[in-house]
Amino acid sequence: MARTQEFDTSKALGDARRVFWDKGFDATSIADLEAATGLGRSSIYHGFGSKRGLFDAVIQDYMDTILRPRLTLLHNPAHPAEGISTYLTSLSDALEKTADQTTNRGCLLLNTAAGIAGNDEALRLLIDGYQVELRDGVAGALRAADPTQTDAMVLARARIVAGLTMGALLMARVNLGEALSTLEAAGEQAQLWLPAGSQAR
Amino acid sequence: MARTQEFDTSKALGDARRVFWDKGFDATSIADLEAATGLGRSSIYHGFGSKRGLFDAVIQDYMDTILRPRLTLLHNPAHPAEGISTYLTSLSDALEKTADQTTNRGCLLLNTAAGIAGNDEALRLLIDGYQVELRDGVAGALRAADPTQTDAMVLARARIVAGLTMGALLMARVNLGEALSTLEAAGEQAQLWLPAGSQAR
DNA sequence: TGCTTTGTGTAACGGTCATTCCAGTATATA
DNA sequence: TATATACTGGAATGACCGTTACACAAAGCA
Repeated sequence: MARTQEFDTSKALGDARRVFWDKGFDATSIADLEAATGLGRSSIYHGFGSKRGLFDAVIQDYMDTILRPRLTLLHNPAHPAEGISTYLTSLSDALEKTADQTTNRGCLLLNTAAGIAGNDEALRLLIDGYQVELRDGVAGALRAADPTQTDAMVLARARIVAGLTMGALLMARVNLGEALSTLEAAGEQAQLWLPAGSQAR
Repeated sequence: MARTQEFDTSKALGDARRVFWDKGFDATSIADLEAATGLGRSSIYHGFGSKRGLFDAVIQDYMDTILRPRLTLLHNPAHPAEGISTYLTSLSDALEKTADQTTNRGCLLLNTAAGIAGNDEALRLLIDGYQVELRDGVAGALRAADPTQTDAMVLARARIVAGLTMGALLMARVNLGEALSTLEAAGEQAQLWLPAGSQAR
């Protein structure tokens, strides 16, 4: 039918992600995106419609390839008590892996929440939805590890883990060590909620 | 010696704060600031040097008039056990006060943290310093309420309260109710750390 | 009252931004 | 092979950005 696309879409999304993650949406220019992806403006606009279209595609890709896979760690059928600690250490590892670069990135989605999300209903709902997924994932892990907890207790504890996760990811942009320590404190607190004898690790 | 300034500096800082808080630094234009403050460009540049100079002044003013005063709530000599819950409810009240409006959600400083690129070392240090103040303030309150805790225990618990505070403030921009519930969960968890009989409230 | 100094208003500047246009290129199908 | 179709390169566009230049206005001091 026609000419074939020369660039690899998922590679381009990964390259663009890096720039948006470092600089944020506003501070990223089309020229930055051209340089990072190797694409020309034409290809960017043909493929994604606009800067915002590319950003939305990047966010979607980020959720699919990074956030969601990590959420599944919370659900560990064989060893229910280990879900939360596995999740938290996975997060710590990911944060440390970006530590060698000059910028600490935290979480692309949460950085976005602090920026444009307030004035952008669609983005707000997206981020809120993810927060619910995270919190409920933690709640499921808590429930599986100790079915005797009341619903209210599970919810309050899930909020603590999810809230600390977000606090740590935000702080990672400013002080990586403190962020890692916060995740560690979250893990230790979660251990205390496990019934004796089922402690992870 | 010369002509007197016609505008009230602290009013101007408050007006500018509202815009920066709502839209973030990048997305705020000089025209926005003119409209919000009622000042002309000349006065802005004469008084603050640049857009960034005004922003820095706004941040300084924000810390002096909002953040620091609230931090003092953590230190309650008469009733040490009440410091943390007083602080958290003060925060909740402040968040709820913005419930009707869509703007000014969360914390100006933490929103800034998510937005800064790696090159702004000064801003990074400022935000990190505040985080330390918050965490150590909580640690002081915990220690005062129960001097029998080990240092490691105090630090870990302080990280939990401070981390949850940041997580809630970030989330406030996206889901206010969830943010308030997170603060509540933080308060309840802190209650459990108090020695029996000294429970606040 | 004149003079100096500082604050304000207006207009313009160069630069950068996201976006568009158009000509040219490659390819799958007919 | 011919052709319709989709992709790409490069230049141009108009809008908006932060900042500056300059003329004028007000107020303290002589």
